[in-house]
Amino acid sequence: MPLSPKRIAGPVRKAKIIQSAAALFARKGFNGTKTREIAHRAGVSEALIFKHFPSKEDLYAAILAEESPVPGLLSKVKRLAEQHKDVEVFSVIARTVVGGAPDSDLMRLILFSALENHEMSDMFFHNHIRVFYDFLAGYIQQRIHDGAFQPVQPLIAARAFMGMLIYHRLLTVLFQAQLPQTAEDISRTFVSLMMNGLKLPSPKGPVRRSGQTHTPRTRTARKL
Amino acid sequence: MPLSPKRIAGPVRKAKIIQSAAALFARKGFNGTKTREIAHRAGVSEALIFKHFPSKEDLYAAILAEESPVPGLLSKVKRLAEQHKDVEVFSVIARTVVGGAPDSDLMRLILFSALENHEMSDMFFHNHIRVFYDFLAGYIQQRIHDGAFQPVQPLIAARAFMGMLIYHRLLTVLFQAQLPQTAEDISRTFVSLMMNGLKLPSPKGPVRRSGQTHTPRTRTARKL
DNA sequence: TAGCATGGTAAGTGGATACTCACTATATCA
DNA sequence: TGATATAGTGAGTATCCACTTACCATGCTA
Repeated sequence: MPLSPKRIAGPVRKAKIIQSAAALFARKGFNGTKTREIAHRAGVSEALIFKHFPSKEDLYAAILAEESPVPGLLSKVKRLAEQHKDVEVFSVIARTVVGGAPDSDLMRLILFSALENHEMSDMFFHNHIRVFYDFLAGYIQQRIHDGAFQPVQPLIAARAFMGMLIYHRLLTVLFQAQLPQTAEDISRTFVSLMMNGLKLPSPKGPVRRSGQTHTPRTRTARKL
Repeated sequence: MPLSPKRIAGPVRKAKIIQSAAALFARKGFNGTKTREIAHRAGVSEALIFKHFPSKEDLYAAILAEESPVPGLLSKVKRLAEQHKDVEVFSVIARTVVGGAPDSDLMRLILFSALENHEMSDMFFHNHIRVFYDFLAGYIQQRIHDGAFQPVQPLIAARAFMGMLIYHRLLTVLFQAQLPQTAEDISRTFVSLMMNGLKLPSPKGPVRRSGQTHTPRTRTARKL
C-alpha cells in the first residue's frame, strides 16, 4: 500500500458510504445486501461503516431520508396550474415520470422499503407521494368546478393518471418491458387519454349507472 | 407428546408447507424469510422441508409456479370481447383488479421476486402479464379499426388502463392508502375515464402536436 | 406380524454475517 | 514538537441459518 492516498474528511466518507449502500440496497434489498459488500464498494473497511452508523438499519434509514424528486416537480407543476394550463400540467408530470424520474434506484429503494415495511417508507409516502396527490386532486377539483372537466372523484382521477405513469415506469424498471415508442410519444398518449377522459361526457357516454348524475352541457350524436 | 396426531400424506404436507412459505415470502421476501419460521408456521420440523424440497430456492420456485388469477379473468374477458361489449370488457377487468385480484400476498410475492430478480419473475411476466396485454392491446386495435376508438397506440393504451388499476392496488397493498369510495365506484370511475379517453377526439381536442394524424369521422362542438 | 416404504424429528455442522476491539496513521495547532 | 482529535483498519466473536445426518414412528400389505 502506497504512502497515503486515503484519509478523507468525515462527512465526505460518510456520503460515499451512503451512496454505495444506496446502490446496493436498491439492487438487493436490505436483507440481500451485506455490510461487507458496502464496505468494498465504498473502498473502506467494514469497521469504518460502523464508525459512521451505529447499525445497518441506521444506514438504511439515512438513505431513505435523502431527498426525492417530488418537491422539484411539484413546484414546476404548481406554476403551470396557476395559469390553468391543463395540458401542460399533465404533460410535465408525464414527461418527468415516463422520462425517468424517480430513477430506477430510487424506485427500487421505495418498493423494497415498502415491501419490507420499513417505517421510513410510510414517511416517504406521507411526505412525498401523498402531498403530490393532494395537490393534483385539488387541481382537478378546481377545474371541475370551473366547468373544464367532467365531475369525477378528483382523488380517483389523480390516482388514475399517476397510475398510468408510475406503472409504466414500474414495468420498465422491474421487467425491462420497454415499449417501442419514444418517451415523448408515450407521454403524449397518456396525457391525451387523460385529457379526453376528463372532458365532459358525451350523451351515449360510458357507465353512468349510479352515483353523481350530471347533465352534459352540450350534446351531440356520434357514429357508433 | 400424545399418541399420533401427526403423520399426514406426503402431498398434503407439501401443500401445507408451500402455503405457509408463500405467506411468509410474501411478507418478508426471500432473504427475509428463514426456513425455521416456515417450519414453525407449517407445524413441522425444519428437516421435513428439506425432505420435500432440495433447497429453499426450490421451495420458492414451486410457489411462484403456482397458478395465477390471470387465465380465469382472461377467458371471461375474451367472451365479452367477442361481442364487442367495450364497457363490459373494461369493467370486468377493473372490478377484478380493484376488487382484490391478485390478492395482496400474490402481489407482494410478484413484486419481491421481481425486485430480487428471481428468474421465476420473468416467467411470470411473460406467461401471465404479457399475454394479458397482448390480448387487451389486440382488442383495442381492433376497435380502433372498427372506428369505435380513436387511433392511439394500443399497447400504450392497454398499459395506461392496467396502470390505473394495478397502481391503485399497489397503493392499497403497500401503503394501506385506501380511498373513501367503494370498489365499485372506483372501478366505474376508472372505466369511465378510459372509455372517454378512447372516444374519438373532439375538434379542439388535446395534444395533437405530431405523430399519427387522423381525421375524426364525426365531429361536434363542445363547450370549453 | 415381519418387512418395508413412508412420515417425521433432534441434534448437529460449517460457513456466513453484523458488529466490536485494540490498535495504527495522519492531520491540526498551541 | 508533542498533545489531541480524527480517520482508518485487521482480526476477531457470537450468533444465525441453510442444510445434513442418524435415527424413530407409523401405516400397509404379503
